[in-house]
Amino acid sequence: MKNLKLKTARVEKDLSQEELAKHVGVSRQTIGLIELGKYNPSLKLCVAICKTLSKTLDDLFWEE
Amino acid sequence: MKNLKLKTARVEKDLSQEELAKHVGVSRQTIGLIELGKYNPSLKLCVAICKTLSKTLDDLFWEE
DNA sequence: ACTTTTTGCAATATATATGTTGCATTTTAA
DNA sequence: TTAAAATGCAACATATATATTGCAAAAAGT
Repeated sequence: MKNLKLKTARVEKDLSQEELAKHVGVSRQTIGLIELGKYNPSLKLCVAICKTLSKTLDDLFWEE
Repeated sequence: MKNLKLKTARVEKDLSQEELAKHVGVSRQTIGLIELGKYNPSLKLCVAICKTLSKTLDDLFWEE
């Protein structure tokens, strides 16, 4: 399933996938695939994304 | 760094590393290494552990 | 309309999470 | 204080997250 919460938080910060990717030290494709729900990212990467977007794990990666 | 919150939550539920591992479908070693802070687990595994232990991602995997 | 930026997709390569087995050590229980 | 259970550790094998490149399509800006 797509991660719409992540995409929304990224757009709220006015960042492109590529900019977010650079901030957290991964490739643009990795961010794109996480937003599309086609990847199972590592905890470290999730935390890095959260900190860049000023969110917590529950905010962006917890379902239900 | 060790994940003491995870270990504490597991012991609170009276589960051994092996029992938790079976519940979430990984090996005992994987659970042990996560508790020791020597692994960077996948988001899916983190969520499975949280649900088994009745916790959220922020409860067990968010620092500071 | 046209240009630029952003995003999706596919193929191949690499790093690392995870599995498996076996054994040593510590902890728990009798 | 001894046996059993739980945990740590190490080596090797496998699956998959992630990188890289290039191109196509869509979105945004002018």
